[in-house]
Amino acid sequence: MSSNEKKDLHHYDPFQGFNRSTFPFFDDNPSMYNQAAAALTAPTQNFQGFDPSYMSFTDCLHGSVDYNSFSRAFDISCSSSDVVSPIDDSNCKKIGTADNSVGNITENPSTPNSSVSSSSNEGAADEDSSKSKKDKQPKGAEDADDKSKKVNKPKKEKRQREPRFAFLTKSEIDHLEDGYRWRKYGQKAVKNSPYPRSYYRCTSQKCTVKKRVERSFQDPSVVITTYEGQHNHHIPATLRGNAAGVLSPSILASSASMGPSFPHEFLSHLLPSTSNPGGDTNSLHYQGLAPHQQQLQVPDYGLLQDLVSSFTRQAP
DNA sequence: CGACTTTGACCCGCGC
DNA sequence: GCGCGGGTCAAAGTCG
Repeated sequence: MSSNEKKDLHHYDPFQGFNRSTFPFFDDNPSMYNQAAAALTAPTQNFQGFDPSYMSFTDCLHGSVDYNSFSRAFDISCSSSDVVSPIDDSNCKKIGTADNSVGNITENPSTPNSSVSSSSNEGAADEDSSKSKKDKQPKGAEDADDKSKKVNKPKKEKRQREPRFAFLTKSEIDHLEDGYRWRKYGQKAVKNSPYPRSYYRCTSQKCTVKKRVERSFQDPSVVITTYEGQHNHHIPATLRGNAAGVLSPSILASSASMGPSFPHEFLSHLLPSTSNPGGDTNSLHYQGLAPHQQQLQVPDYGLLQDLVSSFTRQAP
């Protein structure tokens, strides 16, 4: 009965089958996704001998962590998120089709310095969007022209994407308040998922940051928010609610110019130590969040470990 | 009236 | 070359 199945999905009890409900999530990375999915259904297992109950997240990841660099690198808020995964879509998809393995989780190597990516990245994003707008304006009437215009693009250089970072958030609300203002510009049905994916763009002028929000079909209580790009402005002062108060000061204080940062920095920034100095590392609680957004749980350490080590390995 | 959402159509890249 | 899926656009609708 398909209707029943659907019903089940919507009435899914996230705590029924497992204890840990949040995991590193790699968009466009099937194997990682499967791993996470597997973890979702493999409740109390300890991965790779880690004992999640006793090992703190910080312990797990500790190393040279510069929190400032994180906040520099991500002018995004991570108020209600627990795990973040850098996603290099351009690499995963374009360079690495061959590369479906977990190993393709790479720190975006091109972003920081290559002129192609940094200048054309934002530029491309900007130009591209404005260009495509123009291209699209004359619909129908100038079909032929339209085509030639499209071919006319400066170069057929592959569209570069900003590095992406996915947050998994246990929340009933799809679009979580994160301090910035977003405008929804699209929604698509996701293949193999009953839940649609929504596309948002930062409403601030000249800010090209986008985010995608979707619900995990494995665990409908988990919202997957994928950020693309970095804000070049501060959080709007006039925000409804107290979203700004949710954010950690170091994040709020972050500046506008930055490049991607290593995931362990990112991860570390989200560790209980910043949000939950008390020490209960099994559940993350974020100040200022509504109760329904607070049900975050510690991600699977094994996966995280894998994650971090694969980054470390692949870092240039 | 401006800001925002909805939604169908379109574009593009990728795999077959 | 074709089909599919993800991503984006933009007109129309909604809301405050």
